[in-house]
Amino acid sequence: MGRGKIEIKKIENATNRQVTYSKRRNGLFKKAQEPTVLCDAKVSLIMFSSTGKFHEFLSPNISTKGFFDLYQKTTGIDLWNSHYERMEENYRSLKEINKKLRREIRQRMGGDLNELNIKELQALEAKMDSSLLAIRERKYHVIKTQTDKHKKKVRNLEERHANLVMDLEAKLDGQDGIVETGGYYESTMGLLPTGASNLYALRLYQNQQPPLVLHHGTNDLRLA
Amino acid sequence: MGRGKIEIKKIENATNRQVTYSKRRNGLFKKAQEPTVLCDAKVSLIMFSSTGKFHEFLSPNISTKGFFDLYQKTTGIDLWNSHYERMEENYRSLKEINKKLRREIRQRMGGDLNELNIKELQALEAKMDSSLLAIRERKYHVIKTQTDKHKKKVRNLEERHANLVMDLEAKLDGQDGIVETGGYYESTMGLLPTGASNLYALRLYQNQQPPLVLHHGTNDLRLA
DNA sequence: AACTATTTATAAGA
DNA sequence: TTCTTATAAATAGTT
Repeated sequence: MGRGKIEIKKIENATNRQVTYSKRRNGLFKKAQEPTVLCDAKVSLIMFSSTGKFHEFLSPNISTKGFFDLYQKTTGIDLWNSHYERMEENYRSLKEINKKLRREIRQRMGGDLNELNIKELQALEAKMDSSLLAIRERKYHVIKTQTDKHKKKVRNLEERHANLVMDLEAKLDGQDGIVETGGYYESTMGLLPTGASNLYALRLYQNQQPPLVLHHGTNDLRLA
Repeated sequence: MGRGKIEIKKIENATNRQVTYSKRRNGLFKKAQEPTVLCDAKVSLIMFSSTGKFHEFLSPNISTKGFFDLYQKTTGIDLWNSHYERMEENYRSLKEINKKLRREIRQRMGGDLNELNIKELQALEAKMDSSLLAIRERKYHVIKTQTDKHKKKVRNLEERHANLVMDLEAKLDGQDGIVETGGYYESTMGLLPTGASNLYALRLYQNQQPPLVLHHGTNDLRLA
């Protein structure tokens, strides 16, 4: 319908194609609208151009959502319901599991016990007992590991102190009178097991880590 | 476009309306298909007649679902996504909570302890300890309640036995020689604390419940 | 965007 | 429904 007949195949000239799209779109929309009046029909027409531009015609008095609900109801074709329903199913089962987990925790915390009979209570008690044992063992293991690690650190520290003290004493022997802190140095002697002063301990660990506070005679290390 | 020009308003004659609908539908579908070839466009055309009959045209190489995903992406119009996404969000968070609950249970069961430091282990131990206490208390309570209940039952039973025995003895005194089981009756005397025989106990509880087996000297009732 | 020759769609009738 | 056909409507190529 035009000056010449055209073959129905892709129009290669892009401008031409765009013009034809625009003209035909208008014609199509007009032709889509007319049956809604003439024949009381419901029509949904959606178009995307090759450049991605979107145009839509929809019968009056119906929403796109309503139209698609109708579509699904009529065709039985399922656009997303199966996915949606599977998800809802998963959600429900997850919720159920969650409820059970919470209940188990509550019972393990000593709540909700009224529902249990003696056998169940005894079983729970036994489980808790063995769990507690495992936790205690793990706790002692961790404490032991930490303590050993710190003991080693302390030994290393003490060694370095001892070396420093020896170096210092050697220097003091050679250059008498130069060191002014001698008095303080002497007054703090003996507070640490090796006899090294806190002053040097502090200097040694400045900008590294706070000095350790040791409680001799126990393995208990107070950790920050 | 026909033998005569028509006004665009509802066709009152139903047959006529149906015919027009059918003709125009064909024309519309043809016109909807052409741009998909000529202009490389994507087209979705869905029609419902006034009688609810459904017809659809969809561009080749795209599904209805794909078309609507494109529709929503392009328009930003949300047919069901907000509901869907909210659900997905809930689902994810529930899954996360579930994971944490499982982890807590595992730890309370004595597993997954490597991730915990001493403080956490000590806290867990304390919690478990107090929980265990609660469970034990509950267990003892249940046992006590059960035992008391059964003790009461037993007392009642014994009382009824005693009355029966008294009745029987009264009858035996009055009608000597009628009762044939006398020997057996006497031979089992003394096995129950009241002196009532097992025979009577069994008869009394037939079709009601199995007789109780008592372990004197302990509160431990073996429950089925 | 408008024009218009021509094709295409379709209303009415069969 | 489908076919026919006169006629209305759409539009291809042009301006």
